[in-house]
Amino acid sequence: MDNKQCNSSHDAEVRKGPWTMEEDLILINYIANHGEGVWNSLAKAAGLKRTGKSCRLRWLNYLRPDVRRGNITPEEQLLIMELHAKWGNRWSKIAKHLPGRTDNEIKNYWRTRIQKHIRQTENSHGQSSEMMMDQASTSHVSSSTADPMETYSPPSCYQANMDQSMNDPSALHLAESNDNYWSMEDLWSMQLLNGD
DNA sequence: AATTAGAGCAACCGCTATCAG
DNA sequence: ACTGATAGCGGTTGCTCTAAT
Repeated sequence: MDNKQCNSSHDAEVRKGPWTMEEDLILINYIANHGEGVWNSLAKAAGLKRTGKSCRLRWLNYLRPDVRRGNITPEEQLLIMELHAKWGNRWSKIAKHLPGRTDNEIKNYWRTRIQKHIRQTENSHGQSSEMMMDQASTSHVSSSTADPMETYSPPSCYQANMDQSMNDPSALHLAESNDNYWSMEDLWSMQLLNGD
């Protein structure tokens, strides 16, 4: 098959790394016909040389028909901030309140965008918001003492940015770099065409 | 035009919780 | 009650793309 798995004899059967379009189609087709099940046996039954874990992750984070990607709205951002202040890094819990969003996406979003904003604010203000960050991220939350939003409010520059983006969503440089993979519509239409 | 640095994101890893036998 | 298998979660890594120099 391909290069990256042909070395050791015993994991020769297990593929790792990015999923190919073919694999995606196989998984979509299989689940469309048989439904989700025990992931390990699903992987085998579908003929995928992937672990059940990998199949599950791929399905949940990318292939599910109801999954939404990119374009996190200002409302969603706010919600993420609020819930994160409340619950800390309980990504799956937070994701449950954002229909169509996955824990992985929210987690990545938080780490890349929001943490960056916080860090920038910290630098520009010379404040030790790192402590605040730590509290927010490790906090399950020290909510005992105060309202979480009190101890952790979005940095002002971030809020300004959000206000701005409320009026002009394009002001948010939200990644629309979805071009490097095939669209879900593509996959699902192909699935429907191929589906048996 | 080539190189480097940084950002963004998909996927893997390791751990814990839950369930079935 | 115990044990093994599986699912789920959060953290981390590594690849790719883009912007800056």
